[in-house]
Amino acid sequence: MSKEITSREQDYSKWYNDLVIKAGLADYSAVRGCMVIKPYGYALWENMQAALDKMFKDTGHQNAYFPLFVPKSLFEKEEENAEGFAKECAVVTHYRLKVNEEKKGSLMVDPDSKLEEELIIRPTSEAIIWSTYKNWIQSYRDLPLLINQWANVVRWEMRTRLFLRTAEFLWQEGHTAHATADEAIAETKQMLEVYATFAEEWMAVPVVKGVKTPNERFAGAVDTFCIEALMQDGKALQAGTSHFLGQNFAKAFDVKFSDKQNKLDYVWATSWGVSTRLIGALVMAHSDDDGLVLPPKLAPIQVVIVPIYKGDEQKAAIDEVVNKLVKELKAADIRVKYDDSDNSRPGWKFAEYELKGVPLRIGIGARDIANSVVEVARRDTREKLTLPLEDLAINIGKLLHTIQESIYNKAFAFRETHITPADSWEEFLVLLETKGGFISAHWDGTAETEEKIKELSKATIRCIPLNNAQEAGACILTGAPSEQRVLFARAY
RNA sequence: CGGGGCGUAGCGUAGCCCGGUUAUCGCGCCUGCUUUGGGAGCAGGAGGUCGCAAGUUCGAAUCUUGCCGCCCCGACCA
Repeated sequence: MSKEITSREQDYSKWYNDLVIKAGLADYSAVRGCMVIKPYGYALWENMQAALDKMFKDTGHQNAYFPLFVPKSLFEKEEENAEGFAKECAVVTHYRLKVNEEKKGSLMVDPDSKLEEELIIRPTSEAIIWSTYKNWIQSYRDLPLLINQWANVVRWEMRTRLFLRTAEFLWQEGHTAHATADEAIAETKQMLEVYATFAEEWMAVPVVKGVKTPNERFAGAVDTFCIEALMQDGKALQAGTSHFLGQNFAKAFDVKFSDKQNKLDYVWATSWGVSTRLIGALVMAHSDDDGLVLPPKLAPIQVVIVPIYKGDEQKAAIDEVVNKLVKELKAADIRVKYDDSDNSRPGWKFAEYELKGVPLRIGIGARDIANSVVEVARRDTREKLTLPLEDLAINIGKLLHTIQESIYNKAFAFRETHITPADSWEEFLVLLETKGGFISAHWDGTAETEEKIKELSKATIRCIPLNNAQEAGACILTGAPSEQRVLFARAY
């Protein structure tokens, strides 16, 4: 019908775009490279935010908000960071428009409003935050400083994709300051764990935790840890990063504290973030050719109830049963929608909620009421079962739990069968072309080889997994000795 | 920035090569009736600066030139 979705097999990236648009997650906007997040997509983001925010608070963090604009002089203080982002920064140079006298009805930049100093629109907030932390930190008693902010950032990407890479996106960025390196490293790893837990338990997306190579490291970081997810097309997606920043920013912004012995030292820093890109990960990890498949824990609507009736009398009888059921479900903290709109018929609604990835659908008609049952349909497996009205809320709760586990297990099984060892360059290339996924291979540890492999195969080193098994071997490309395998993949 | 594609109603499109009444069709929308267990049927109706601008012409969605925008592929990407 009008909502045909391109199949994954036919064109995976078109399938993705179709889903995002047709399921109502987002829309293209009048601004190149920017998208509108629609209510359904935003509801998904709010659910992610709520879960993450609680995890941040539970680990001792507080939220704050810092400015969108970063004066250029501050931005450039941490040199590596500044250079890393320089190519993708939007810059504000003027603060006023005026009427264009030469062309009626149009405005022009007022040349008299040139700023003394340009303002960078934050691509990330280390600079503005560390210039502030300087004033907040004097003593070890001020540490650790554990702050997170929910914000938008702008990175002027050449090529964009809905949710996966847009010029402006929403994210959270944690910025912490510590008295010791060990403590900062512990924080970095703790937040990586938080992200991994969120991805696996809430999004039902299994991830590999690892360390980035120097090449792939965040500009200005000493170490970048990441979680890497695998999409259904065999491409990897970086789903979150946590950075140990050492004393780089403290030195750049002169942030020192007195320790217990009244000795001055620079503080140790971390930063960590996840973005609306996670929505893209969610879509690509679970969905099928009929639409989204959302994990119950994040789905804006967990259960939709569709009435099937002839005439007002039947409708009234159904309403009575459903209203009671809705109350029970809500009491059990289940997000339920009763769609009794008369605009569309049941069949249309079935397809629509499947497109939107609602985990469970309850169908209820006169026949069911007579038998005190309902029809329950699972989005993930397409199974339909008949359940008694009695104790339905309890059973629905259990089913939602089952679905959450089931889609995780499915994604996990896919991931496990798509980590493939390769021991020769030929094998490496064939695997990339035919199977995709992560390829576990030896690497000689040099940036040159990493670059060369990327150039020849389009695959990058996604990470060196944490607690990686040490194993002597020979580099896949150069044959030079190697102590461990690393994970390669083509990536988003 | 290079290569490709597209721009006609809210969405998807035909017409364009070869200029000529009132711009095609489907979905959606509005009204009414019948319907409702997998994207309903019938009848009636509303909705258009044919991306923008200039040009050629008696006449331009159609031809010419310029511009704008978006999508896809590549280069780029904590």
